Amino acid sequence: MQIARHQISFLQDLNEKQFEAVTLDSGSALVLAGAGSGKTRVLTSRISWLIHNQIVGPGGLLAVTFTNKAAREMITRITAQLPINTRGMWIGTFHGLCNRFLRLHHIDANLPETFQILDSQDQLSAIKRLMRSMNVDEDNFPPREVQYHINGYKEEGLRSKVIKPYDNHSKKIIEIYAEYEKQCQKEGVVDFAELLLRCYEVLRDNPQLLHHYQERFSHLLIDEFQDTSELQYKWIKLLAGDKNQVFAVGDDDQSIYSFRGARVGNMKDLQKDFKIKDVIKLEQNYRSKNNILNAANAIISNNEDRLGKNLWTDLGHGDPIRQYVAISDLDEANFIIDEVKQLHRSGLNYSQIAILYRSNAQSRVIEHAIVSNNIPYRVYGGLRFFERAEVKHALAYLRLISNKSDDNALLRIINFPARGIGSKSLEKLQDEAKLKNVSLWEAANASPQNTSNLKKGIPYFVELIKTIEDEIHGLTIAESIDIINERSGLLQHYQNDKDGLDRISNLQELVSAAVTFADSSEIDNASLNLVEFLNYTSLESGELQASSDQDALQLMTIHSAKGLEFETVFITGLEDGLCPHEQSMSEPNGLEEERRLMYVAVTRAKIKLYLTLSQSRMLHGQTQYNIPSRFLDEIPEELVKALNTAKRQDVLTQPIRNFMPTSNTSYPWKIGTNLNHPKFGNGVVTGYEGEQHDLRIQVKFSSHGIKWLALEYAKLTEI
DNA sequence: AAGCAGCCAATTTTT
DNA sequence: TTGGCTGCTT
Repeated sequence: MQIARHQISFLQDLNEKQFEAVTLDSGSALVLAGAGSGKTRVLTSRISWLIHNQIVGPGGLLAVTFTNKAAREMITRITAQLPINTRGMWIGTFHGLCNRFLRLHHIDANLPETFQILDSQDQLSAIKRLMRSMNVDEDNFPPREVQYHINGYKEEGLRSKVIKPYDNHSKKIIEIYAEYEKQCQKEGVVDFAELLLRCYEVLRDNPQLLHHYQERFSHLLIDEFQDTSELQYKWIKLLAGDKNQVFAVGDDDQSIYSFRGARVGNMKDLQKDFKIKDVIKLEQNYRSKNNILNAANAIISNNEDRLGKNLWTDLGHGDPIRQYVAISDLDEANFIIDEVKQLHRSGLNYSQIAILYRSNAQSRVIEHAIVSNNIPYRVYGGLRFFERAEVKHALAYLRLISNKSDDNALLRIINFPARGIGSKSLEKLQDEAKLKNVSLWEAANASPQNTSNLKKGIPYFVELIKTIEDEIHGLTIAESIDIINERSGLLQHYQNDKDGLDRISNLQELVSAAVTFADSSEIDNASLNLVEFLNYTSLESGELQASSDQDALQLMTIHSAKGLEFETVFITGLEDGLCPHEQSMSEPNGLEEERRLMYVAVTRAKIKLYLTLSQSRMLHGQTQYNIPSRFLDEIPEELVKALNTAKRQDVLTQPIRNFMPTSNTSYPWKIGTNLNHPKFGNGVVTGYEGEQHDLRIQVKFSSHGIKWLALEYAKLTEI
């Protein structure tokens, strides 16, 4: 097709490969989009292209992302490119779209129109409650593990009745899964994975419905395809049928979510299943200086199983990567803050600087250093707005009123704020409900009337809910929440609480959130509107509420940094055991995934990259000695500038257990020194025992664990 | 029924 | 070290 490129604004400045992807004529495509290669731009321009050329109408395409943020971003960009109304277009997250589908077809899905969504917390408490009623031993079957398995099965598209147990343990889990399915069905709630699975099953089992949607969506576009699960891929295949076009964008090197069901293999399967001959590779990077890219390329080239690509840039080499070896985690944090202060003085905004770490526990020391230096900062991760206990409490009142079978919601609030309903009366209530096979609400409602004037007990609770229900009838959601905050006693409870101020302001913020929601809603029906709002609070974590516009230093895990970019990036804690993380080693392909994580981290940086590590750090209340991350060795030396030479701590300044130095013994290496052993490889000195000729040295090896070696015989060399 | 001391475990996370 | 949970005391 001959294209007048210059006439269409959104095609201008696309590079050759991007242009090829955007204007692809027919057939399905897999776009291998490296970090910073303009992935989102290609995806949105593709949509604009399809609509602009009338290849498909806005209603005939479906675009899926993983996060609400990505979906919003996509909609914003399309709106900027085309004069169309994006409302009503099927652009959203997997969960958001499936939710929409299930609301439309709730009868086929065998769900109440007002079904509620359980977030992971809710799901866990539902599972715990179920397991207690089944008398399952929680030591043998930790609820978290059961939850993990149930979600795992669902992500694979498996129902309890089709799973074959392989031992007694798995048999029990499948049994719990089966009961859990029943319980959710009875209570009219669905968890996140259920949204997808139920949607998939409805389509699969209703040929007419499937046909309708297959006819409708001739173009399916998928973002972050490397993160799709087995079920998500099956869903896409089902909708695609044998003639619709799939346009998938992803990067196998940035697949870092296999622990939650992501299956990189979907990329190869897509090529095969959709007969894609040529993968379009976007390899020009518009983000990072070449030194940074070269380091990233070098690191990732150590992975075996790749589709293969090599990023390049014409942005110049830039500064060398800086490496700092700290003595302690505190020293590491102080170094970072000193550098940050200097960068800020030279004109860089705090918000353009990110400090990345592998696990959340590492942020504490850094935060401490930041606070004592009075630098504004923001930590990502942790509890989101709608996940906060007080917010969930207020919402639970609303949920119970909207769906009386929601036992989860009832249990959350029946005795919060405390109104004298303890475990005894609760147990009784649950037994009664089970006996009559009714919801907890019905059981509570059937109990005798509130005779006393005491603001206590189950009858009082029932009365309270009914009063609130009456009172909010016909009111807006915001007004309703306002009344709930007051009547439930939540506000009062937190007023008496010594650090309840934040919680009270969150309850008030929830009212504002409802106002904002109402302003953007198109639905007039009040009760459906309430359901929509409750969905919104489950599907949308509430990042919007938490953001402030202050210029702040950015702290986050490497995982949460994916998709973001910063002028300057500090990757911290680059030690074996932390990054790569010790626990990942026992997972299949664990090391490769950790390496991808490192790759993601490095490619976040635009101009400056710092790599920091420490010889010792406090973790789980104990001092640990780690050796430098093996990933550091994978970066070509000429790209890196060492900012210091490692200084060793005095062996005596760090007393460790079982180690009592004596005056007549000499210790050849200080604790924390890196050594090499011909058989065990690299390790770090962690202790000594014995004296003189019986002196034994304790070494922690990266691949062989902790060993005690007789110093006289062990062939150790310092590295 | 509620509050507190003691025990245990401890990546990564969006929806 | 921290947080979450259990079980004991008040």
